[in-house]
Amino acid sequence: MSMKNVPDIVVGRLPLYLRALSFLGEEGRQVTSSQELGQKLGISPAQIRKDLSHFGEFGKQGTGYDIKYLSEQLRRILKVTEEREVALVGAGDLGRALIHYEGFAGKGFRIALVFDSNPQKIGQTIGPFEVLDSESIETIVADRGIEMAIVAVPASAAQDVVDALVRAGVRAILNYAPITVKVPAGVQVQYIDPVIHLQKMTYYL
Amino acid sequence: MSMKNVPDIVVGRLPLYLRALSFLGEEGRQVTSSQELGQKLGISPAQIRKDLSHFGEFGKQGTGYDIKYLSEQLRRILKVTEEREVALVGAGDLGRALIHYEGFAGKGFRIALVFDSNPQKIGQTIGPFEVLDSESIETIVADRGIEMAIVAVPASAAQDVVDALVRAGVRAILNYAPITVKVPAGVQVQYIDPVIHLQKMTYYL
DNA sequence: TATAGTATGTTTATAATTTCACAAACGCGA
DNA sequence: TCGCGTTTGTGAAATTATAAACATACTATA
Repeated sequence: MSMKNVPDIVVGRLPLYLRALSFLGEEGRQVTSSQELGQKLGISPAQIRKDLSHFGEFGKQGTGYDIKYLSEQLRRILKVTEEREVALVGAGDLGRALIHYEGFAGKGFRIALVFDSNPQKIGQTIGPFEVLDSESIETIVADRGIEMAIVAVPASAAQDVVDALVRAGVRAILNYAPITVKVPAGVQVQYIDPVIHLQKMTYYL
Repeated sequence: MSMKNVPDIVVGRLPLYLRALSFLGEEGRQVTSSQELGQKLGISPAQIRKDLSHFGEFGKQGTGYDIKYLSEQLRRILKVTEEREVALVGAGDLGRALIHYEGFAGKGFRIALVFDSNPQKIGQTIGPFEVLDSESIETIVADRGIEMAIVAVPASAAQDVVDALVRAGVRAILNYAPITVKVPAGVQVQYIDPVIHLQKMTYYL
């Protein structure tokens, strides 16, 4: 239960555990086991136990894990106990879909600001948001102390947007643009590109 | 250059290499090196060379890689030389965004059919598509011989949709629903869930 | 209270992945 | 043509990740 130097790959699985636990909890279940979780996720029970052991002891021998308790602990470890404000850049089709997406609720995130650079979109209202000028990212995001952002702009604009976000103090970026962006050390980037995922699969067809 | 038993993790990086090469090509570049590619992708040059070595010899010592040639080879290896028809299930906000997304063009994929189960949406026209009844997935997808699908429906409907797709002969599924689905051996699933990606990052904040 | 059945947390072993290091080969300029 | 700087492809070494195995602890039941 070191809590220090936990491998990235382990941290990366914790959200999956949390998601599976949420489902079990919604089904009214109280207790589960590494075996059941593993089966649901396609991960070996031993691996789940080992992953969790990096952070402490959460189960009870002979019984398993209390779903509510383990969920709380994972939320604490992942620091998603409170909802964080996230800035969204890009009010195109994807941006709109993200604005209307209900899956963020209760998972630790809430879109708080929406930016776009298209003069036709600036000032428009989308859902509960007024679209702000991307030029103001640096000031507004910094003022609000927002440290996470979602980038949903074309690849050609992504690096500039990321640069502005970084200057605004953002330290974690989810990038939907199909391009690897440069960020200074200490800023994290995750990528979502459907083409990459699809191409990974065609190899096996 | 075995071509057999290439690790999954290696196959998973090939699309990234291809994407980076495409950008370089669009910039008018003719030649690159494992070092340059690695720098752009945040991957070590040695790893890139080793990954490629599973499939053959594509570079020239002292020079590097011909961008056009290596791109062609990667497309061949990944089997994305022709455009494949992809069925999209779910005509909500996300489905609409995917329909209008221009990033599939030239990358090996083309959305060919759109399904939804909402009677209000069935028959509607979205872009070039008439929305078809999800009930007909099994027959229509099978008839067209489509073997890839994108699932963009709520979590509660995802497993049923996946089951129908599998019965229709689909062997590769990109799942946007935030739930791990069960599929028979031989059917691949890739997941895209922004919450998972965001939660991976908050740990480090 | 004793016993059988479970499931954890951890240690040990196995497997996979990444990095290193270097010979071989190419291009270019003198 | 020779030599220098460069870059590949690859086997060996180092690192990291996964799986197996097991002692311990808990529940339930008789």
